[in-house]
Amino acid sequence: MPGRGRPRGFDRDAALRTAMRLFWARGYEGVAISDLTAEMGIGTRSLYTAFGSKERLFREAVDLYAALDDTAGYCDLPTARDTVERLLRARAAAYVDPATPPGCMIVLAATNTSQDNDAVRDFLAGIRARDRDLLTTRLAKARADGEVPTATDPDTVVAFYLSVLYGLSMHAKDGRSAAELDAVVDTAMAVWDMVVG
Amino acid sequence: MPGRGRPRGFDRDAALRTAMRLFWARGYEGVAISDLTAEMGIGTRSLYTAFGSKERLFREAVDLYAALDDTAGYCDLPTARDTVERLLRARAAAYVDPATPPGCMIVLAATNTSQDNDAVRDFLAGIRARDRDLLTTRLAKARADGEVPTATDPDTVVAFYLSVLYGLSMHAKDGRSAAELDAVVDTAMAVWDMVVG
DNA sequence: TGAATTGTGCATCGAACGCTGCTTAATACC
DNA sequence: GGTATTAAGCAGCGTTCGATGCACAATTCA
Repeated sequence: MPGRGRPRGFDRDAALRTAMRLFWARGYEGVAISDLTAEMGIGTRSLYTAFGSKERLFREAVDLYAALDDTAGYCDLPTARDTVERLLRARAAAYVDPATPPGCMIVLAATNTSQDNDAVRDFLAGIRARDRDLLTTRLAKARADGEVPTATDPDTVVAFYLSVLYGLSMHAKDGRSAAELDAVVDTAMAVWDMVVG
Repeated sequence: MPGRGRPRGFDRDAALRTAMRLFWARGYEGVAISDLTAEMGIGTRSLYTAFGSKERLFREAVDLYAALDDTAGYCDLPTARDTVERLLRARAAAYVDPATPPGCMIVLAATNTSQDNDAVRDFLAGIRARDRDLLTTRLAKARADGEVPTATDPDTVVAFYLSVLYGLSMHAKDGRSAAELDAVVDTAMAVWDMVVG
């Protein structure tokens, strides 16, 4: 249902997916407006009319990315172990999916920014912090449920598994294979009992 | 011993350390020449006379960084376990050292670059690959020595511990404490026997 | 002392950056 | 049909990017 004025001459969702792919591959500052318009096949003016600014487009692209594989969903699984294992396996598979850029956009797209773009860096850091909190809460619940020992420190367990997860992004970026990432996840999950114990 | 012409009016080593600190904190593209000259307290022309170009300055800064904590040194320790543990503990401590920027320069300083700077990205990736090879060779030696089972896959062990190490950089960048990073290393080392077995 | 050599300050280069004013085109509402 | 509203094309904004030409300063060597 188009609005009142002249209808948009391009597919906004497709353009947003293109932006997500570019930002995912090159990071926020690694992608220029000219790169975006070239890949989208639209003019500068259309991009700004549709998305407002580079930063707002990036935030929309990140929101789309985050919605592809929401962390909160994994927290509903019956055990914390399931949550962590499913999360790691799904993400590892996504990181090396040849249909999308390697690694995690939220981890990699704004690790090194100029001071002008600290807000963008903090935006991604905020998402990481939120996901971290979700997992910590899930681990605390597991402890309350008796799934893991009362001596378990949720913060440490989460920090350990997030380290592995973050590291997988770098491995993917460095071109490691799906088999290698799976082996890392296998290893990480094989030691679960010892980590939580 | 100065050369023939006019002597340099600033401390080249100090300027290089300043560049290292800036690139470490902000990444290659996150630091502008104007940032460098401002922090170094020199003019643009002096920077270019002394270092050639931004990329050559960056490479020198990375070489300096790498020399601070050389991976090869850890490989001479008596066991592969020592190698990995010392590496993780030393790096974790360095990543959260308040005297230097958080995280690892080689991991973080060029994760997202524009296409123009792929050479810089590949330069850091090459260092990561070299360190990875050193560790894999060390693990293979440990297997030959009987330190770890013959069934051990050096690639998998190295991939696992490098994942943890890479992840520590992101944790440091996100402001986690030394205690939290230490706890991750404690966990990672506590499961060594299971990982190699 | 004069020549050769090297570093510095100044001014600026061309290119790319993110972004926008203005005009025209295309639609919905009345 | 007339008007309001939104989108697209064109041209260009001011700024910053990395990098440099040139004149001058400061040193060594003959």
